[in-house]
Amino acid sequence: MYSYPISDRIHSSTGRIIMLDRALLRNETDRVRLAAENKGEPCPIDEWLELDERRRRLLGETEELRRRRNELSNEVSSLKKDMDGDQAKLIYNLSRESKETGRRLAAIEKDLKAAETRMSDIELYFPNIPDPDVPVGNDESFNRIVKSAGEKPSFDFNPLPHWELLGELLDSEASGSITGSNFILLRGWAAWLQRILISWMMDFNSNAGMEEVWVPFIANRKSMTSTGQIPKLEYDMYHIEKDDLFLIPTGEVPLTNIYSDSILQDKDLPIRLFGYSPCFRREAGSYGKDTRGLNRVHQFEKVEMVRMVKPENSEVALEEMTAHVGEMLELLNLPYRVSLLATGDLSFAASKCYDFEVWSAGQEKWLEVSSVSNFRGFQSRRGGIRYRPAAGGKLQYVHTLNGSGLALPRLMAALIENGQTESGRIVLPEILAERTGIEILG
RNA sequence: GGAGAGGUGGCCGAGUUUGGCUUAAGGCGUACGCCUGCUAAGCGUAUGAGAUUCACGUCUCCGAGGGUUCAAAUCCCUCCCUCUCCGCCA
Repeated sequence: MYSYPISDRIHSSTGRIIMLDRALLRNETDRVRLAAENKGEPCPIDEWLELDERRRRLLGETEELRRRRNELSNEVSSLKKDMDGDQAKLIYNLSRESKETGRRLAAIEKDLKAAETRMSDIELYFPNIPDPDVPVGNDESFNRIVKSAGEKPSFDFNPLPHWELLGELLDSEASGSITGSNFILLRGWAAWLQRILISWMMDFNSNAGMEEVWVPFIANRKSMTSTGQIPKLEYDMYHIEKDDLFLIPTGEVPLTNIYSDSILQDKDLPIRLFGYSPCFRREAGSYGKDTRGLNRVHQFEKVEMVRMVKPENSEVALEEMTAHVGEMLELLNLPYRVSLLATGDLSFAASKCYDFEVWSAGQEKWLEVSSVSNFRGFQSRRGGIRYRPAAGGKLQYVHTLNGSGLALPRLMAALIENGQTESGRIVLPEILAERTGIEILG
């Protein structure tokens, strides 16, 4: 038996936060169980089923008592209207029964509430269900490479890793004394290159018709729960205890939560957003692995894209976003490959995800620079993001997607390593050279 | 940080003084229909969400939580958020 902490500080103005459809939990228990198993997540379905039954029983009882109490109150009300003296006793008796009903009600409601709270807490721990075409496997070795593009550069000298090429422009002594290890401080042309890249990516996304958004870089507990960082990744985030706020680990959090607890109109969809943000990750437990240079750091810069679409359109949207990211990498002239993540590598909230890795010639390594995911109704359920279908009928949860376009430090690493000359200077890709009028750095 | 004003359905907005036909008025929007030889306008009808139930139905929801009461959008307490002004400050 696992223990699932009580999340008493989470509220939703549209009701309790729920995750998978309750009907799904009830009726397709095996599917839910299998999904969790394939993702390597615990699955508290048995306890949930018990609570569900208990809740429904208690709910029936409270409703009957409430109905009776309403009835009694209405009788009192109508008697009082033309009171003639004889009725005082009658009113007294009705009041007594009503009061007694209230007492019984309170007792049952207490149990009901306990069951509901526990249920909602547990529901936060069910991972999203992978799409049927996601490879089943418990780690990244089961990922399937679905695309490779571009040529790895060849050199007639021994190419260096980016940290050697950057030299003192990557001033870890300074960032270390300002903050601590694995934070970046860039100087000179390295800082310049980062700024140019952000600005180019922003323009590229803007020209693709997305709406540009500038977001807060700190988010509250409820937002973090909606997008799925809490509860699983709570301790991978930087937390501001005094205000119970978190530094965002990805721009996905603010961008997706823009529409929390909203009802969108059919004509508003699809919503296509992008925005810049720094991303903060504690990376607890990852020391010693890939930590040199820009490969793994606690704060990195990213331009993030978020889409909200009708459920029937999310699969196409995922492919479109994937193509868009590929286009960016091609324009930057970076060799890349795309992997369809296996169940065990798929994040808690995602139902399907493509990872983009670029080739970094100095380290001779593939570096992940983007991750494009479909969350289907997982985040919109948690966050309460619905829309009214034009055809009428019940409100529907939108499907949410997001993708990096793109994440910076590793992109920088690859550009620097792939563009290096024997003398240690850096040739910029054409698209950036045209934009800035600068062809070579260093 | 201080003072004030607020938070009601997809949106706007009445209701809070005086608790009870509030089953939340009215408007906008939306859908359908009528009328108009196009459009606009006009007229009519419908239209909150959620839970539960085979169904009829029942119950819940007026920022969140608690309290008073036979009965709470309405009274009391705590908290959250938004706006305006002041203070501080990049």
